[in-house]
Amino acid sequence: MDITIREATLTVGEAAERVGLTTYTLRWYEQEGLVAPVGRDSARRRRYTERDVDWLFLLTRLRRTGMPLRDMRRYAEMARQGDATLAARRALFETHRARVLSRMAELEEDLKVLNYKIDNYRRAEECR
Amino acid sequence: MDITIREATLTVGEAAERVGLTTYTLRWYEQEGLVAPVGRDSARRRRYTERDVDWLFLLTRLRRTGMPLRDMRRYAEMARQGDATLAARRALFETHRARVLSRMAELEEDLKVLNYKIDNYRRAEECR
DNA sequence: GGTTGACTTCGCGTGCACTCGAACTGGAAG
DNA sequence: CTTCCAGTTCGAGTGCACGCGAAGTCAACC
Repeated sequence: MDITIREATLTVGEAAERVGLTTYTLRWYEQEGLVAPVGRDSARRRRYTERDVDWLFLLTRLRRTGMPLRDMRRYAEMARQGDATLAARRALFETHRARVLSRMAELEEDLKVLNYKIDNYRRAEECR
Repeated sequence: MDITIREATLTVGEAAERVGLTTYTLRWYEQEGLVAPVGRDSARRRRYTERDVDWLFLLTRLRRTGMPLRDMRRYAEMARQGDATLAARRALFETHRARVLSRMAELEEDLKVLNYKIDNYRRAEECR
């Protein structure tokens, strides 16, 4: 068995590639407190662990669901405070989930409008 | 039967209220070419017809589904050109619908992440 | 006939989320 | 040792979609 514990650390560029953000954004997220200060190597270059990448991935999902950076920062702060904030973090996610669900409902409605318009155009094209 | 053809025209304020946009936005949309120049009354004040309101409503749906104003402008231009652009307009809607559908699929995925996190928090809260 | 209030145009300001340029540094390859 | 590249900090710039204040106009009401 060769279970190496060696933390495969990544550079900004590699981490950015992995999570689909730019290096600019990664540094900026850190500066904005969305990410805890990332470890550095001997040359003060950032080295991202798998845990860092997982965290960043979560951030991209929150972002994609429309969570403002302001809320992501609050969440990050809570996460840094440990288990005492578990309930609060869950509440934040539940609130956010509700928003996502109503967003999805909106999209369903909007989709109906699109379908209706497409049908209309199709008919109008036929009757020319 | 009392089918009145009288066009119930609305002021900016009323139209804004109806479609859920501000008066600022309504004027700005017009300036940006998203809306054909709106009719005016004797005092040069805008008067919105039901057709104008319907159009604005459609714009809000396109907007809400994430269509950039740039595309909405292109669409508005085509609409002003009449039947010759019917097919192009349909194509535009079909492309957009595809985007909306994949956006919805994304949200479904993101929802899974949220649910997973909420479950985890719930478990962590129990095992304290 | 004065006040009120919603309208007009114009252009500058705001918030958000990046995005980039400049000037520099440090390790690795040839 | 030079070249090269990916990294560093800092602050300024960008794109989008509005939001708003100022100064003026106009119809309606008291």
